[in-house]
Amino acid sequence: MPTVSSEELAAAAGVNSAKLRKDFSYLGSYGTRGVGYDVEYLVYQISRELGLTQDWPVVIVGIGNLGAALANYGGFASRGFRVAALIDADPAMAGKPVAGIPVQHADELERIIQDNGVSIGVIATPAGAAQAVCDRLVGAGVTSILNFAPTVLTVPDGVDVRKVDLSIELQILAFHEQRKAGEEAHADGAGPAAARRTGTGSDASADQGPDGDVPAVMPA
Amino acid sequence: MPTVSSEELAAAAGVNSAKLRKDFSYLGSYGTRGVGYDVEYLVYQISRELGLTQDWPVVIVGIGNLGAALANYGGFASRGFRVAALIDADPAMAGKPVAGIPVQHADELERIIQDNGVSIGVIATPAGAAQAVCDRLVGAGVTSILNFAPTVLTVPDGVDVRKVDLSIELQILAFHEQRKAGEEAHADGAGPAAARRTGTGSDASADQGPDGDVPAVMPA
DNA sequence: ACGTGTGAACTCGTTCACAGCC
DNA sequence: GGCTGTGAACGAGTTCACACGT
Repeated sequence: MPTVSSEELAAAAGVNSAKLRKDFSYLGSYGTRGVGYDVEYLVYQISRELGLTQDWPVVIVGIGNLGAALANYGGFASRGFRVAALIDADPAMAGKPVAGIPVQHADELERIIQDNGVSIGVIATPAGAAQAVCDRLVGAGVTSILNFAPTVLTVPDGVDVRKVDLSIELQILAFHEQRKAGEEAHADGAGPAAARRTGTGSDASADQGPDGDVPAVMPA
Repeated sequence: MPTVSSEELAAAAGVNSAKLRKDFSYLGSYGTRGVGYDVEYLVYQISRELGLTQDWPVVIVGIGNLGAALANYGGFASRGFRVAALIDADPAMAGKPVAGIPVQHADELERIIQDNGVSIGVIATPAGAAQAVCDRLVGAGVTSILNFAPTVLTVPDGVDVRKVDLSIELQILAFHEQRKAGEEAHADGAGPAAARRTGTGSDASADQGPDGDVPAVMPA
């Protein structure tokens, strides 16, 4: 299929076709009226706009379970990310290969960042070490930080931080789960295990993902 | 400090005080006019509404690096989650303790779910195994699934799925990073390492987190 | 006097609907 | 005829502003 219409894409993505067209229009006029969008060209343009065609060297600091999991994660390469280095404070880790990349000691942090022109750092250390690591990353020139440690980081202006809290997604599921259970039996003491499988609770939103559908506070 | 005003809370959270009051009002009228909100009472009411006061037994399937990282993650207990069991398909893992909990073989999955009244399952398996695990979890009575595998899962109505893609957060950082770099030098060939530290790029949004600020497509 | 709770005004993103081009 | 691109209509969610309770 060399070409695709906004209607088809919208159906596949589960959104309105007008919204899709309007969004695409911000990138420029890449469609052809009466025909649709050229798939290859469209993919390229979106990839470019999103930064997928660039090579982003990334360092991961803190090679515990989570750091190792990230180093092994396959999805990075296809999105333009390259794990430039793994860094850990434990001297015993130094030289040990994880996911085929040798772990380097934290002393080398500044040199590694500068040698590789790294602008994105991932923090997977314990909470206590996160701010210090963050400060060193920023000092060495990193301007974007992905933080897995359960701490809010303080950074100077111009540096982006995104915090990933693995338990927040669970929280959201539990919130919905609670609503499912409390649909009829509003007895407050009933544990979540009590009323499982509440028929066909047709949950309108079928999208899987962190955006949308976040449980702000809802009417009782 | 036994009591707090919406103004103080709003300042701390970085939001508008009216929005905060309106949100709270959906839970009921827990404030006192002329005084503010009783901190302890407010915390309890919000905790209850969010499901933090309940005990949510959770199983983690797939005890690789990521599964182990999740099992070790400290933030669960304080939010009402209890890791009821760790499950892996590898017989060699069976009985091995991870984070103090012995890993059980996948054969036991249905029994474990039912014995513990588990309604939330976490999938940290390779992509290839995810759908099969998901089907078994759902068959055993699980109605909420947190999926770390890079696959979109198909589930029956009434089951919630949330997909966590660890590379998407990096993607978002890279997107912003690209905009920082391209602010003046619009030369397309210039790598991301070229123009680091673009002065004081006053990034208005200071919030760290997956909600808000997601890069939909923006005007060129 | 102070701060909540909430109708009313407003803002911004989505959806409609159609003119314009292939 | 079909489908894009986009101004105009719409609506959800946020902010304003003030009446009311303490």
